Amino acid sequence: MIRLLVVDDHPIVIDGIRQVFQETEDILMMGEALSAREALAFLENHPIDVIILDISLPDMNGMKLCKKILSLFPHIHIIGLTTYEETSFISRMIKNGAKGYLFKNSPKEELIQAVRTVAAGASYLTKAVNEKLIAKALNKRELGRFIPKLTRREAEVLELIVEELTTQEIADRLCLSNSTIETHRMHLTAKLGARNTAGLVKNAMMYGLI
Amino acid sequence: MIRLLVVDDHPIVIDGIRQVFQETEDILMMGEALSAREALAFLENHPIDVIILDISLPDMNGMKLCKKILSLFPHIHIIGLTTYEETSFISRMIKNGAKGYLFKNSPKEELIQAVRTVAAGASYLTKAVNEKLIAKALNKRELGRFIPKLTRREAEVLELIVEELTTQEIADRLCLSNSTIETHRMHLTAKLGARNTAGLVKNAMMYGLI
DNA sequence: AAAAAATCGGTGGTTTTCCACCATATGAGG
DNA sequence: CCTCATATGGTGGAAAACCACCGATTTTTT
Repeated sequence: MIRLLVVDDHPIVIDGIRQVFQETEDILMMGEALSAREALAFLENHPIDVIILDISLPDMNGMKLCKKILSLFPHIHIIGLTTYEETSFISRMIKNGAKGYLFKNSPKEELIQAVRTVAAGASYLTKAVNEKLIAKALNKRELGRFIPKLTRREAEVLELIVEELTTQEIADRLCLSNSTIETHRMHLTAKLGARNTAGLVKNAMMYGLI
Repeated sequence: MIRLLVVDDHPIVIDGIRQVFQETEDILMMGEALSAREALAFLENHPIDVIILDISLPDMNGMKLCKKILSLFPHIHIIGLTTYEETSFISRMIKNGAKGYLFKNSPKEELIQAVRTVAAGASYLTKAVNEKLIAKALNKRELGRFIPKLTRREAEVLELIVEELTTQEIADRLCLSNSTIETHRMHLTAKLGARNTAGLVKNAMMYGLI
């Protein structure tokens, strides 16, 4: 018997999922939570095997909550859940220990199979997620949004920026002038749609460029 | 009907896998290949849905072959296969487009489930692989293994830094002086073991603080 | 072959970050 | 009561980042 908890701030989503698991005999939806606080409170008092966890919650983002839950209850298996648009967080969610990933418009068969797979300790990534991740790895189109294509030099400079080198240090390392690195920097911030170094690094990591 | 090809230079492994799929009705093992060359030749003449691919082959390594096959036959789903020890290649294999990963000593139920899952376009990583990857991810924390504890204000400032606000803008937003934000900034860079804003953002994201 | 992008480089200046070295106040805990 | 961490604030200066506005090759794309 797999004991399931659903965490999502949209009651409609929760209802839909409950509907799905009323038909299954091996999976029992034990409860629901509309916020991170609620979820943590529930887990204090109820043993749970699998959690379906929305990425956007009112009080804490899904990544953080995922990490927190796993630090408190390491045996729990977490499946991330998002709408089709919020894909940039998937890899981070997985990094934080999520074992599965689904979109809110996934067919119910997928939901069931994902819960079963994850409960067995394996991981389950839905087809659409796979495609997104591959697109990312290939530095190609991410449906709706582009992953900026960097040139060799730009990628090189970016890597050194992330390694905390200053413009001057990068110039020395690559035997180029200060101005050249500055130019590349400008192009990078522009391509990644950032305002400054903070955004540059953030977006680079979100795009999986690091 | 799922058409399967097994690529492995050990005939014993191939025989074992054939045994497993003689019992399944929805999966048909169409052929076998003992080398990369053989595999590519086979694929020229036979339509295949799923490949179980050993990582170590005499003429080409599994990673390369995986990439090559996917470039020629993008619709094929590939499951990596290794002995328990060769785990270091898993992430690269996945990066190269493998959808699943199994160990040679996996129980036959896993084999079957993996093929079915992968054929549906989803990805399947066996429990042991998951554990290895997580262990790896945790080992990559070279910057000290404890997550620095931030104060409320620090966390707040950090979030705004990551949102690309400048010190001045943060001060305005929080109705504090410039100097105060600077102090918090210094504390943050120190706590996160960074040299500058780039490192601050990077480490914050690595620690999952964002 | 022409156009576009990438690579390299520069001047000159403004803004932001980084840092040292502080000071005050408050609240929690030994 | 005293210490420690937190939060707040300051001065002043050096270093780095940001930006505009350039020009000149080379490479890639069309």
